Amino acid sequence: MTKGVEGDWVADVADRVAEAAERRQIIGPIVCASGVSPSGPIHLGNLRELMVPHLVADELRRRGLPARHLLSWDDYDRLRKIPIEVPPDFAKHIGRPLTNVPDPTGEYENWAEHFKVPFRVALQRLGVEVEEVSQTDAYRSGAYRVQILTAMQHRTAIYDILTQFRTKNVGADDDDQDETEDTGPYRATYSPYRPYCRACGRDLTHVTAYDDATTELTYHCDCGYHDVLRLDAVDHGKLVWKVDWPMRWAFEDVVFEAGGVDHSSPGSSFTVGEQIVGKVFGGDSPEYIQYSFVGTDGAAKMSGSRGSALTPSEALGIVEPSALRSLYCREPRKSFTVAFDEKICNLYEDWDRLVARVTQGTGDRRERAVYARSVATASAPLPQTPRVVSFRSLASVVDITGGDPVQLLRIVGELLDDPPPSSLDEVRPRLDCAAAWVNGYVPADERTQVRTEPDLAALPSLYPRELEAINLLLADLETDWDLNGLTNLVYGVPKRQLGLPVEVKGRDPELQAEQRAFFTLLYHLLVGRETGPRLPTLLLSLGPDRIRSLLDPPRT
RNA sequence: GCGCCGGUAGCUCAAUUGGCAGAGCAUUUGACUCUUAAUCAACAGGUUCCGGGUUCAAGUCCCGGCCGGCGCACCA
Repeated sequence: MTKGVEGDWVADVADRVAEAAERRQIIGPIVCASGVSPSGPIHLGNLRELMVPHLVADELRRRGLPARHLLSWDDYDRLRKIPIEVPPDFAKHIGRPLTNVPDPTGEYENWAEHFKVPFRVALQRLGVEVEEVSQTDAYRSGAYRVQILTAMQHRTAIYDILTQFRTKNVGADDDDQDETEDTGPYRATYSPYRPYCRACGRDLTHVTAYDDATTELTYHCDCGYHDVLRLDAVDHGKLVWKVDWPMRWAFEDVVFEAGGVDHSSPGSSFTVGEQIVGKVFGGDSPEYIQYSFVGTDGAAKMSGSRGSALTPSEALGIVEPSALRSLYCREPRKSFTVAFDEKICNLYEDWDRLVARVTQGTGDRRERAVYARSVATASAPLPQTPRVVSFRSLASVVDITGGDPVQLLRIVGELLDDPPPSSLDEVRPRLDCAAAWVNGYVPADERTQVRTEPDLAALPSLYPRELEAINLLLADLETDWDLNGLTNLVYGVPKRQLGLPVEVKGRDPELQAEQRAFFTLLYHLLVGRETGPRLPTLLLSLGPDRIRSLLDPPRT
C-alpha cells in the first residue's frame, strides 16, 4: 500500500473510511459522495461540500485504495424561488424540476445547467475529479424505481421515523410518547414520493391514495388536474429529500459523505436518514462529518439565492488554485472566510509563508499536510506561479501601470532577485489574479488614476519656483532612466533649488518641506491627488512621453 | 427546546496525538534622502471567559456555568 499524507483531519477521516469499507466488505472503489442543488449560483460554501469528500477520496487514492467521488446534482428538485434579476414571469416555473426550467439568459439548455457549467470549470481547475450523476436522469430513467416502491411500502414506518424527531406539533397534540400510535390525519395519507403533475409539470401535487397491490398512486394538483400513476411503470416524481438522501446511500453504497450543519442537527436530514437507510432500504449510513459555512469577509454564511454569493470561479479569478485548496484543508467544523477585500493580501502572505516553511523543511506535520494536499492531488500536480512576487506588490504595480505589459515586466524584474524574468508568464497566474483583483474589487477611490489629460486649470497658474522645479525634473528625466536614477532625480530637484549639493543626506527641515511640496505638486499634476505611489516607481511606469504630456503639454 | 462552532496580546487569529502560548497588524524604539497598506531591525505586550475535575503535565480531555455566532424542529 502506498503511503498517504499524515498529520491532519483528512488522514484521520480516511482511516475511518477505510475501516468502514473493510467492515462493510465493500468490493471495488470506495464511494465518497457530494450533493449539490444547482438552483442558484454555487458558492464557496457549496464548494466545501465538494472539497471535504474530495480530500478524503484523494487521501484514499494516495494510499493506493481505489475511490470514486460522486457528485449528485439535485437538479430534479423543484425551482423554489426566483432571484430578483430574473424576469417575473419565471414565477410560472416555480414547482418544476430545475432541468425543466429554461435558462433565463438563454445561454444553456436549462436553469440547472446555467449554474453547473462554471462550477465544473472551477472544480477542474482545483484538481477535483468527480463523477457526475444527474438526479433528473436517474429518476426519469427509472433507476430508482425499486427504491421508490420500497419507500412506498414502508411509508408508514417512514412517517413514524420522521415523527419521532418532530418537536413541533402538527397533527394531534399528544405528548411525545406514543408516536407509533399516531393516528393523525397526516399518517394515513403520508407519501414519501411526490409526483410532478403530468399536466402542468409542477409539484403542487397532493397524494390522496396509494394501492400497494397495484402500485397505483392517486394525486390531484393545485392546477386542477387529477391523475393516477402506476409507480411500477411510470417515472414522474421523486422521493422527498429526507428519504431521497438515505436511498442514495444504499443505492450507491456510499461510504463517506459530508454535510453542512443544517443537515446535521437532530431531526434534520442526516439523523433521520441514518434510521431510514437501515429500516427501509437495508443499507448502511456513511461515515459522516459535518462542516461549517464558508463566508466572504465577515459574513458567516452566504445564501445561494442571493446575488451577493461569491462562487469558486470568482474566487479563482483572484486566488491561485493551490492557495484556495489550502483554505479548504482547514478543520471542516470551523468556519472561515475567503477574502475578496484587501485582506486577500494576508491570505497570500499566509500561503507564501506556508510554502516557504515547508519547502525549507521547517514546517510542522500539519503544515506539511496542508501543503501536500494543496499543491497536488494523487493524480497530478496543480499549476503554480513559477516565480513568487508578493501579491501586495503585484497589485500595486498593476494599479499604477494600468496593466501595461512593458512596464510590468520591467518593474517585476526589479522586484525579483537574480535572473530577470524573460516573460510575464513567469509570474502568472498570480499576476492575472492581482490584475483581476485590482480591476474588480478595489474601490475606485482607493486606486491610482493617472490623469488622462493635463491639469490645464493648474498648469498656467504655477508659481515660478514650481515651474522651475518641473523644468529641472524634465531636463534630466531620461539621464538615468531607472529606479535609482529617478529616485536621485526627484529628491535632487529640491536640493538644487535650495543650492545644496545633490549628495547631501541628513534631515534639513527646510529641505524636507521643499521635497514634500514638490512631491505634492507632482501628485496633483499626475494623479490628481495629494499622495500616491512612490514617485520613482510611478514615473518609471508612466514613461517619459506620458510624463511630459502631463507636466509640459504643448502650448497652443 | 435540541445540536454544532467560538471565547487566547489593544485588533485579527495560530497552537499536531495533552509537552516551555505563537504570528500578523497596531503601539514603542532605532535605521532608510521617504509620501502610498511595496522597507529593515529591536523592545514590549498574557490569570488562554468563569468554576470544579483527571494528569508528572491542560489553551487542548471531563463536568457545570456565562457570553457570542450559526443551524434544526415532518422545507427541499
